[in-house]
Amino acid sequence: MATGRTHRPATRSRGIPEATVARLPLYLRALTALSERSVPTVSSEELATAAGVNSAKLRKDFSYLGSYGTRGVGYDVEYLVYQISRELGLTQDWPVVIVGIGNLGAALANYGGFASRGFRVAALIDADPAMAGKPVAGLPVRHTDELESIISDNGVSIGVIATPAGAAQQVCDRLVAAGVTSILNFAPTVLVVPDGVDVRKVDLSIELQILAFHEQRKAGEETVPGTAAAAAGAAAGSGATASARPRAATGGRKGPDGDVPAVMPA
Amino acid sequence: MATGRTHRPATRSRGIPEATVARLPLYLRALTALSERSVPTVSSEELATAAGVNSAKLRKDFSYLGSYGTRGVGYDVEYLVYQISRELGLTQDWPVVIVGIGNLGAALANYGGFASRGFRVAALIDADPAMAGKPVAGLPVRHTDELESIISDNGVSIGVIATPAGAAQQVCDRLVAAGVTSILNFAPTVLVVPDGVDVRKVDLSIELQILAFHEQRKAGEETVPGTAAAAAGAAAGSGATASARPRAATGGRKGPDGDVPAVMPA
DNA sequence: AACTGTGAAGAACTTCACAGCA
DNA sequence: TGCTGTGAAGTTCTTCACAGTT
Repeated sequence: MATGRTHRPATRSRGIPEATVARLPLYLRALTALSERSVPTVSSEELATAAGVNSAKLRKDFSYLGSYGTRGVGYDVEYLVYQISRELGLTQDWPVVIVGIGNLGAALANYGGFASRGFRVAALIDADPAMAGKPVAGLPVRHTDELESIISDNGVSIGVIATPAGAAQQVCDRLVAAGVTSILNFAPTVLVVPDGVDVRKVDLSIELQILAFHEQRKAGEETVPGTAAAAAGAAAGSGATASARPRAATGGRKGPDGDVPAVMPA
Repeated sequence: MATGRTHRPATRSRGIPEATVARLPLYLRALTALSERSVPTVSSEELATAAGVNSAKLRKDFSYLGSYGTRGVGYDVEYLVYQISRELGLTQDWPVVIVGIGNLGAALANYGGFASRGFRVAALIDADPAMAGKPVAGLPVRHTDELESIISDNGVSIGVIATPAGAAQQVCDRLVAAGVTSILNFAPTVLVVPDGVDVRKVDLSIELQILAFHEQRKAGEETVPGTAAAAAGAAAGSGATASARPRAATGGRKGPDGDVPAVMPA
């Protein structure tokens, strides 16, 4: 029986596309904002704009969850917040440990979004004995020696790695051996994990490099803004640089099955 | 004219797929490690393993850059490092400003990977007058009032936003007006920018929520590890939990055109 | 009349499998 | 012989466009 809950509603269930799953948190955030403003319903168009996607995509995404809207009207904000939260598993509280309490680890520990969104920082762990006991974000830092007991005592299944690259794989191995099955990796390394363990990574330098790639392209195509501009037929309108028709922040993308390490000093 | 360089090699050039661009930094990192160990050549298989992707994908990716390998042998490490660096625009030095010097901003400022990878922190900017002049990572924090002059004086085209969500859009607008055309956003907000400006975002809570989604699925399918396990026919092997055949850290994925806000307290 | 839900078309990405070259 | 480079097939994701519902 496990932790009860979620015995699929019979209709709909299997396989929500990964791309859709990755957008659900965005919708949830936009919906939460609407909810706080006591907005009762939204159309796919409005919500899509707030989330920065297009409405067809949003409707398609929601169609994988079920038929939660009302034709001619839109979606009930509160109801959708609940359904998406449930789908994401946020109706329960996930204890999380953060390993590596340097600048970044401390920043993550202080991140206010945890509690409000279904996560709870169960412990902060660092290998430096000098850190032990020191309070960070209201929690005493615990030493790495205690890692295994902390994981099992708190039933932690999600771990965040914010250590230097060199320590990441070792920390990862210990987390996994202790029972963690989901890891968010901020260290700039490819982690090797057993089947059944999920890893996601966040990597500053990779993101910057992707931006640099596009930045270089821009420079190559426009030369100096004002000089021989608009060479290759790329930009649709006129001036491409500053202020012009605003557009929902699209940003680049990230390949599926993607692999991206993370922030953190070497 | 312009900044010289990159006048496409005639052959190959237009349109490297986004998914490929997103992986180039991974390859580059793996190659750099090999280079430091003075390894002269690698096969697609070896490099792919190091980068955590499969070799067919890697070869296809490289094929968009040109034919830089030698059949029967592999790729010359140094040569590939150069080619990828050039493609990513890392043979030049990009000045970057970081706005919002809280815990996260400081962590980013201290990130060692900057200098080594084609980026240089030109300035740290914060709205708090009390921070002004305080040294962080060896640089004095400058006040937001100076934002515009800092951007133009240093020819900055890439900005990093690490402010609270509430300030992000405003900071973004100022950066863009001052000439920044690429933004890395760590604030949990969808930024609206003019055409021609790229935005990428990094968001802790979104990553955690995606992990929670999969974690929930695991719980639902395996119940308690050891009890009525392997219900729905998902896992191929046997036990899915801890230690078992290691696999290159795949991690989840991220939708193209994706939109993901970022870390930072509310 | 307004807006959702979705089949179908299209685009992007991945994987296969093998021809071709060193 | 060994490994790259790449057409072609397969898969996933996105967008279109409209039937269906309130």
